[in-house]
Amino acid sequence: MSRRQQDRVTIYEVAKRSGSSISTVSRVINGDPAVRQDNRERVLRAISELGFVPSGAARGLSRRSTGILGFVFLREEYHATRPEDPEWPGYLDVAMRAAEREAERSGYSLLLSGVRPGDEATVTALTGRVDGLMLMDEVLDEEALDRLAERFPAVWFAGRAGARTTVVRADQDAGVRALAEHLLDGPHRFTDVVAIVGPEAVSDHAARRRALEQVSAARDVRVRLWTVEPGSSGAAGAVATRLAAEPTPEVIICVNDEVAIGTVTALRERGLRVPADVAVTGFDDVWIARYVDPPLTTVRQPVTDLAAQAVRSLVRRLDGDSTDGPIVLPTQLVVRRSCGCVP
Amino acid sequence: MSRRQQDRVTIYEVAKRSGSSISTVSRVINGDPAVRQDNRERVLRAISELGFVPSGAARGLSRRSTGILGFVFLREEYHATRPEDPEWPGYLDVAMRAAEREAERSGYSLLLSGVRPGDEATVTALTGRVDGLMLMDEVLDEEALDRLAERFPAVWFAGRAGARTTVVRADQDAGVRALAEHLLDGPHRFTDVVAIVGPEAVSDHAARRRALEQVSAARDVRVRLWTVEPGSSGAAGAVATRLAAEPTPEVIICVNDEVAIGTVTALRERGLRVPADVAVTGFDDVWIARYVDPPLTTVRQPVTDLAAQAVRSLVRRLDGDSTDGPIVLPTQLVVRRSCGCVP
DNA sequence: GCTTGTCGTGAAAGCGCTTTCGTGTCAGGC
DNA sequence: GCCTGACACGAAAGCGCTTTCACGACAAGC
Repeated sequence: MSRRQQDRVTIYEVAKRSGSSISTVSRVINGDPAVRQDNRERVLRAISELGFVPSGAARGLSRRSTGILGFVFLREEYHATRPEDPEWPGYLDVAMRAAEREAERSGYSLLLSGVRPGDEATVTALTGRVDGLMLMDEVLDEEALDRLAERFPAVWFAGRAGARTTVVRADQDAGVRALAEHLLDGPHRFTDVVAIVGPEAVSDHAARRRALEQVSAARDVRVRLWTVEPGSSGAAGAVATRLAAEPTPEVIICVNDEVAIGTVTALRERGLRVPADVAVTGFDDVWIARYVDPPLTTVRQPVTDLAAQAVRSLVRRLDGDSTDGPIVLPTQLVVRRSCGCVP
Repeated sequence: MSRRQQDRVTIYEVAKRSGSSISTVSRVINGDPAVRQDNRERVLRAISELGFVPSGAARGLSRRSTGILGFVFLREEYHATRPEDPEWPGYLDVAMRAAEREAERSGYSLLLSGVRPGDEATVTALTGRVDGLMLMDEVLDEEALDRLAERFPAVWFAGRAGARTTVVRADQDAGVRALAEHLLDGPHRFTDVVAIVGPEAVSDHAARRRALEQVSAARDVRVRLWTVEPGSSGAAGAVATRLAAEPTPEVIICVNDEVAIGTVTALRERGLRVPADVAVTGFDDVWIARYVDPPLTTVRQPVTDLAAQAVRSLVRRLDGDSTDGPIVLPTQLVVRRSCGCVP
C-alpha cells in the first residue's frame, strides 16, 4: 500500500507564498468575485509558481461531492473463444464515449467500472466514490437496482420498460415492428423466418423478441427462435450448427449486427448467398453495418443520444430536480442490401 | 452547486451502533487482522444494518491516494462530417476497455478524460484527482508530457520512441517493414504504390511512414504520399478526390483499417475492383478487418496487451518501483484478401 | 510476586480543502 | 464628528476517514 502521491503542494503553501490566508486562496480557486483584484493576482501567481493543483479528495470531502459519475457495464470475457480474435468494440463503447462527452459538458468526469452480472457489492462500493451511477443493460437485476436507486442517484440505460428506476432506452418495439413489417409485408413477403435471439434476461433482447412475436402472430407467420450469446464471435459457430440440423429459412432476423455478421459468415460457409438465398438483418446499426458484405439491413438505435440523455437526467437529479420518468428515444429502420429489397 | 450527496452513513454511526470506536471500524473495513473475532462480527453487522459505504473522498484524503487511474485520450469531434454516420469505435475503445480491466485487477478504477490536443490545463487538473495518468497518442506534445511526467506518475501510450516519459508502444517499424516487404517483394512485386498517411504529429503515424520510406527507398520504389485525417469517414471523400486527379496506383497502403475501408469504398465508386484492380492494405487489425469485403490485409497491433502493460507499468511505479524503460510489443502481419495475394 | 512482552482497543491528530462567522476598514449619510 | 453598512478578508470548524501512540489487560517468565 505504498500508493502515495508525491509531496503535493497544498493550499497552505500557496497562502503563505502569496501572503494571504487559505480562505482567500480557496476563493480564488473557486472564482469567488469577493476577492480584490490585486489579491487575486498575487494568489494566481503563487499558484502557478508552485504548480499547485487542488486535491480532489479534500475538495470532495469538504463539498460532499466528487464531481464523478460512475458508468457501470457488464464485463464480457472477450478472450474466451479464440485468442487470436481481436477485441470487439461496439454499442457499449459508443455509449461510453458519448457518456463521457456529455458528463464533461456538465462538469463531471466518468469513472468506468466493469462488473459481473449481479455483483451488487461492487456497485454498492462505487456509491462511495461517485455522485451518481449509470448502469448499462442487465448489470443488476431489477430488484437490486431499485434497492440501489432508492438511496442513490442512478439511471438504468437500456433498462426494462416500466422499471421503478429511471430508465433511458430506445423504442425497441417500434424498431422491431418496422423491420418485421418490412420483411413480412414488403416485396418478399417472407413466411419462413428464423429469429436469432439473445438471452431472455436482457431487457432489450426480451423486448425485441416480444415485438417480433406480436407482429408475426398477427400475420400467422411462425418464427423459429434460435438462441445464441449475442456479440460472441461464437455466433457463427452456433448458427452453423443449427443450419446443418434444420431446414434453411428465407430470412434470418438477428438480435444485433454482430450476430448478423457471424450469421452471414456461417451461411457463406454452407455455400449460401446473402441475400439471394437467405436474407439477413441485424440490429443497432453499428458503424460497420454499412461496410460489411452485404451491407446490413438493420434498426438504428440512437446510442449516442441515449447516453447523453442518461447523463443529463442524472445531472438534473444531482442538481436537485426531481427524478425523471422513463426516457424513450425513437429507433429507425435502415434498409440496405442484406435483406434483398434493394439492389 | 447543489450536487450534494444524500446524508450518508458515516463511520461514526457504525462505531456507535456496534459499541466500538471508529478506529476499530476502520480496521475491520480494511481487513486488519488485529481485531478480535467477536468484535469484527459486531462491526460487520452494524455496517450491513446501516448500509454503510466508506467515503472515497475521506479515504483518499487520509491515504493520500484515490485508487483511481486517469485515462486521457483525444476527443475527436465525430459528428463533424455526416450526422447520420453512426459512431466509430475502434482502437481507442479497445485500449480503454483493456485498461479498465487491468486497472481493476490491480485494485484501481479508471477515470476517463477526453481532451483537445495540447490541453495541458485539463490534464494538469486531473492530476489532483487520480494517482496516475495514462495518456493516449498525442494528447500533449512531448515537452508538456515530460514536464508532467517529471512530477506525476504517467505513461505514454503509443508514444514516440525515445521519449523521456515511459512509453508503451507496438513495434510499428517491424510491422510496416513486414507489410512493405510482402507487397514489394511478394508475389505481386508492386512498384506503383500510394501510401495514405496520417498527420505527421502522431507518433505512430510518423513511425509507420518512416519505416515505409526506408523499405521503399532500399528497393528504389517511389511511394506517393496522400495525407488524410485518419479515422474520419471523410477518408473516402479525400481518396476519391485524389483518385480523380492522379493515375491509379497498383496498391494503396493505408494508415489504418478505417481509412482502408473508406478507400475501398472510394475505389468501388470509381468502378475499380479490390484487389483485382487495386490492392489495399490497412493497419491495426481491428475486429471488422476480417469481415469487410474484401477482408483486409493489415498489421495487427496488440492493443489489449499494450493497454494492460501500460497500466501495470503505472501501478508498479505507484507501488514504489522505479520507472520502467520503454515497453515495445511486437506487431504481426495478417495477410487476407485485400492485397490480392490469397484467393 | 514482580517484571516483561504481547495483544486488542480507543483517543486524537492529521489529511487538504470549503464555508460560516466575525472582525477590521473605509465610504457615505446625518 | 459619529454611526451605519458594505466590503474583504482571516480564524476556525468541520468533512469522514487512517494511523500513530498510549494504555489496560492478561500471559509468560523468573
